[in-house]
Amino acid sequence: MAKASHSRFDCNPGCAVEAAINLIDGKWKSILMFQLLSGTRRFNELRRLLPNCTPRMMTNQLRELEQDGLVIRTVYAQVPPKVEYSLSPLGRSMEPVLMALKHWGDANIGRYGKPHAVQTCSGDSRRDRPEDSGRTAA
Amino acid sequence: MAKASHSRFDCNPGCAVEAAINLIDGKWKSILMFQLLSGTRRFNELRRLLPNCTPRMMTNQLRELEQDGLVIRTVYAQVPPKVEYSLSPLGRSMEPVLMALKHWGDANIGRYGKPHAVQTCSGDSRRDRPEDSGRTAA
DNA sequence: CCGTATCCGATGAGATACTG
DNA sequence: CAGTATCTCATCGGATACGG
Repeated sequence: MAKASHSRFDCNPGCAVEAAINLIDGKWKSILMFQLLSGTRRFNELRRLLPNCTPRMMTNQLRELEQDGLVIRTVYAQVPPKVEYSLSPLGRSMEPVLMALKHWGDANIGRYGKPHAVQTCSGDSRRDRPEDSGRTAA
Repeated sequence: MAKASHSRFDCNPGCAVEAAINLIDGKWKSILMFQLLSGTRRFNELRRLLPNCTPRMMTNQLRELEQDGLVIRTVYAQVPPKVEYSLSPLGRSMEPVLMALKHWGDANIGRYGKPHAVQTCSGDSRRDRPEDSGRTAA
């Protein structure tokens, strides 16, 4: 029974919404997942993609996503270390949500202003990272 | 594979996602908006719909949504007071996002367990509420 | 390269009581 | 009915430094 009913819910109608949003609630989770939609990423790749996210938060958010079964962490026991993050099937099933968010943002950014707390861009003008270490693709 | 194969973005691909999620980020915002999808609600109606949300938080979240232009607050200068909340057109444009969340939740609740922090239902068993507010018409 | 540990300030969010 | 006020604790999240 995929859908209980369009009018009937086990508890509150907002229940499912809450459960879903709780998973991507967190300062970086949705962005992380969005980035992972396009493929597997390494830790430092993600860091470059989200310049404002400290390693601590990066690890934190990634681990929670992993615990929630949305992200898969693959560790290669090698030197130098290599860790890859990718979306699990469950994580990928979030794609409609993520794309809906993306689509909404694309359609509305800059059109309505950002009244109270909407800062755009994961990497703002806080600090510029001219260059980071080269690519050590294994 | 290319990092940005979707189309072009102002800054980071996650930018739009971030902007969007920032608006519904907050413990109750998405649920509130979801409830408002089905129509205008009064303050205490919403309270009944989200039993776990204290009046303080309710006001807080509602006000932020209002400031962000997603929700419209209508005050009737009457006795007893009457205040109605409804979605603005902008708020309603969030419908795809909210429905995507809802749909995901419906499809996945109870199927994968809730590893670390997923509590379902706005009204959980945090505090025993012996008195179930049935249909107590005001 | 991929993280961890620690410190610490900012904010979130619950309880409770009061008001026009 | 529809909120406010205050107090407090918990958590989030940033900075920085270090480790395998």
